Amino acid sequence: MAQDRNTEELIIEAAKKIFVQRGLAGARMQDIADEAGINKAMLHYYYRSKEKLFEIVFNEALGRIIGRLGQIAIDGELPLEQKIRGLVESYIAGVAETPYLPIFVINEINQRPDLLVQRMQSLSGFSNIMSFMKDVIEAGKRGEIKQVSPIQLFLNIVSMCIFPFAAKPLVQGVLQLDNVQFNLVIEERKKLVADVILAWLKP
Amino acid sequence: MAQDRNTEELIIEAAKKIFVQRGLAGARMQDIADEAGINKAMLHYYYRSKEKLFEIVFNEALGRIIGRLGQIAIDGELPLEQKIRGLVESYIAGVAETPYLPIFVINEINQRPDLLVQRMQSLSGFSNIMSFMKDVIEAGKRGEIKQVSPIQLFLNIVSMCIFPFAAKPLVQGVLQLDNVQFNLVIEERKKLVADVILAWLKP
DNA sequence: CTTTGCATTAACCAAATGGTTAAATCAAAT
DNA sequence: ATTTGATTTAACCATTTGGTTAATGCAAAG
Repeated sequence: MAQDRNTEELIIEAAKKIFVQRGLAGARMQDIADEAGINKAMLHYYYRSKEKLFEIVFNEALGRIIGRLGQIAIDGELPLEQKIRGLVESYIAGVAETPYLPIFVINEINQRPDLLVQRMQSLSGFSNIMSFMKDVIEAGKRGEIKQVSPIQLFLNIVSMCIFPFAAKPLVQGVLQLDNVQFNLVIEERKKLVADVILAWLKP
Repeated sequence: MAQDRNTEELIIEAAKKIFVQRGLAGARMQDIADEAGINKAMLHYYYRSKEKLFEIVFNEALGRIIGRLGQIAIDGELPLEQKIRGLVESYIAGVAETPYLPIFVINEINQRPDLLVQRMQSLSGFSNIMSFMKDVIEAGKRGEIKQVSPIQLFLNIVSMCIFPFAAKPLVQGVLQLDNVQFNLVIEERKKLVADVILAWLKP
């Protein structure tokens, strides 16, 4: 079950699956080895410790979540409305590809905030977010949109995009939605979330 | 350090703190015992197993989160706008009292969705949520608000109220907010989130 | 064919962990 | 004072878990 592909990659793939599913504390090295179809000792041969392996998986996940946030300011030329519509749609679509990443990242950061602090500066999306906020302030001054706190705008967008995934089982339980219905709701949100934000921003 | 108060309560208090902080997999019985200032064996004397103790803590936390959601439909006489303003304010205030509960509950449900299914029916807030949804549909038909999916309305409110807490360290890291600034942002949201929702609902 | 160096495995280890037990302590009733 | 029942403790146990090691497999270079 393990011969074909590169062993290192096999391990990372397996580690991703197990860590994201169970978290650092809940993940077992044996389970990762089983998932990869190899011996447990191989994990330590290629990646020294559970911690090291976890850091690789976590940092990639964090980059994926925050990196996506960076998309918030691309397409600098478009009017803010188009920018927001495009952002929401692509962000929801992006998160939907790996719906369990947000809760994994959020939870691990919650237990060890230092995981974030280390990587903050080096993450690409960061400066884009700042320039987006400046855009919002400028547009507000020009009267194109209502004057709002860019931080709150940012929080509102991210909340409505990510939370339904982070709380997916809770949402499905409370609202009695099967997977098909849940996906329909998500699909509808790609437009709807932007509608909500833009209605609020109307001057 | 343990004599004064009821031992059972001391244990529950300690278990709450440790479980909410580290999750089921990350919590150690010894840590709970230390936190309560008692012997580890006492945990098993009063509550048979880690699982049993966890269930008590988790169910109370779940009730607190979902129970609050039930507030969504109280004050049945008020107009929908007042209802929503009151709901958002009290919900954010409620979550702010125990900001780490959402991520705890969400994360544990994520790893064991059965935890939710068991308790769903018996949770009080549930029927209130349903009746709130009917109210929304009625108000939409009467033209008091725009006709929107009550599920989406519900998701939007809950997302904007809960997510900032669930992702608190991530939010603080990305937006460079210290605790004081974070609390100010939250305070501002008690009104702002309702503004966003009501702007969207305007017919 | 032999050597060399990486890859892989099985067996093993020490520490941690959830749980148990038998003895001791304590408070109230007799 | 003694008995009785619940409470508390220290020592112990079996299993799990992250990690190590020594031996083996194996493919390419000599």
